[in-house]
Order: sequence, then structure tokens, then C-alpha cells
Amino acid sequence: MSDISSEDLRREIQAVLKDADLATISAKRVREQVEGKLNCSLLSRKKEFDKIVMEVINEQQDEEDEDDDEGKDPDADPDDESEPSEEEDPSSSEEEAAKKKKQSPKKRPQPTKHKAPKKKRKTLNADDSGTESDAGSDSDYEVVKKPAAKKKAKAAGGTGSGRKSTGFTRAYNLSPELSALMGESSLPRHEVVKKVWAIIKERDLYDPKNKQFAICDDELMKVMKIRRFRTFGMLKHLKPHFLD
DNA sequence: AAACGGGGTTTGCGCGAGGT
DNA sequence: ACCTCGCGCAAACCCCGTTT
Repeated sequence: MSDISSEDLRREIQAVLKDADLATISAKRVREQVEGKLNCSLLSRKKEFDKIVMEVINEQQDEEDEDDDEGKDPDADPDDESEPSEEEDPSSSEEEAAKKKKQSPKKRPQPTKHKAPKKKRKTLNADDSGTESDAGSDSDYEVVKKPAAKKKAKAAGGTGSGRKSTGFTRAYNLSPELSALMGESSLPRHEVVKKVWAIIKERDLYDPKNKQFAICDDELMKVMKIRRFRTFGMLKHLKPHFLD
């Protein structure tokens, strides 16, 4: 069917999204527009298409966010949404480290370092399989497989008799700011998230332009240190308040 | 219209693979 | 054969978009 390359698709999508209102546009509409332009059906490549759309949107939103925060927030959140992996070690040339790593990966006791790569891997994987699609349906299959497995496990949930509870549910001591907000001095992470969600709802702190974002009131601002944040990623901002 | 899945973030554990 | 490293998956939160 469509002999259009992913790159061409991306280009078209970028063109469409460039003029579109991200708050109202949907992947479906984008697809329809691109289909109109290219005069062919992209239904069979829907997944791939959606993925590219999401990527392009994310790119654009990231740019917007950066502008936004820079503009509004003088002490703008250093890491913000844009770059999770800017943790470069300034002291050691990365090249060298990489080389060493390749040669003798063992003797480098820097456990904290894999955090970023780890995450990156994860996202890359998803992107990977989606964008690549070179291997054909095979890789596609894998992509589907993973979430499915995840869901399956999720559904099976606690039934797993031998399932250990990991660090997810353990209670953390909270920083003074956060404990003031929560009314508790120690809570598990998910409880904190739950309460923050409750606060957002209760005080109606949703960003009217995009409900995936919340705008902090003064109290919340003390904790989040940022005026507007993406609610899905709130843990990133809460992290410093978990003192262990 | 209702239901479902994806999305992002966190830390810790377990397993597999590779090197010595 | 043992040790170390790296990667993937686990639970929890809820909104939004897509599909049926």
C-alpha cells in the first residue's frame, strides 16, 4: 500500500501540526489531513502514524513549555520537562568514560549513572520499535506484546502469591513543605500523588488551556517549585521531598 | 455514549549475559 | 565458576483520546 516513508510522513505531520491548535487537534484529524494531502489511506499504518504524531506533538509542546517556563518563571525548574538526561558528568569526559565502559564495564562503580540511560533506554525502546518498523511486522509485534504483558500482569495484579512489594509502596519521610501540605509526616509515594490529585481537584488548579497541566497555588508552589507542571509527571517534582 | 488503554514518573529487585 | 553490570518490569495515580 503506502510506499510513503516514515520520514515523509513525519514531514507531512509536522507541516499539519505546525498550523494546528494542539489543544484541539486530534491524531485522527491530523491523519485525515495528511491522507488528503497524500491522497491515500493511512489506516493500515495507523499505529505508526499515531506514534509519529505523538512525537511531533511532544517536540512542539516541549518547545512551548520551555518558552513558557522561561517566560513566567524566573527560577525556572532546572530540569523541567525538557531534558531528563542532562546529567552529564562535567568532570569526566564522556567519551573516555564510554570507552572505558566498553572495554571494562565492570570496574566502574557508578550506580547512579545508569539511571538516566536506563530511562532513556526505556523510552528509546518504545520509540525504537515504533519508528523503526524496518524489520516489519516483527518488531511491531513486540511492541504490542510488551504492554499486553504489562496489562496482563496488572490484571493478574496482587493475585501473584509470591509477589514481593518493592520500594513502590513503602512510606517515605516527607520534607517539611510537603508534610505541611499533606498533613502527614510520612507517606508512600502513591498516597502523596493521590493527595496532590485531590488538592488539584478540590482547588480546581487545572490549567484551563490544557488539563494535563496544573497551575500551582502558593502552597503548592512551595512544594513543586514551579508554577505550572504536568500532572502526570508530578512525581518528578515531588521527588526531592521524599527524604527516606 | 461508554469503555478501555496509553501516557509519565518514581525506586528496587531479579534475571540474564558477559567477563575474568 | 563466580562476580558484576545492565536492563526490564513491578504498583500507583488519573486524564484524555480513541475505539467499539
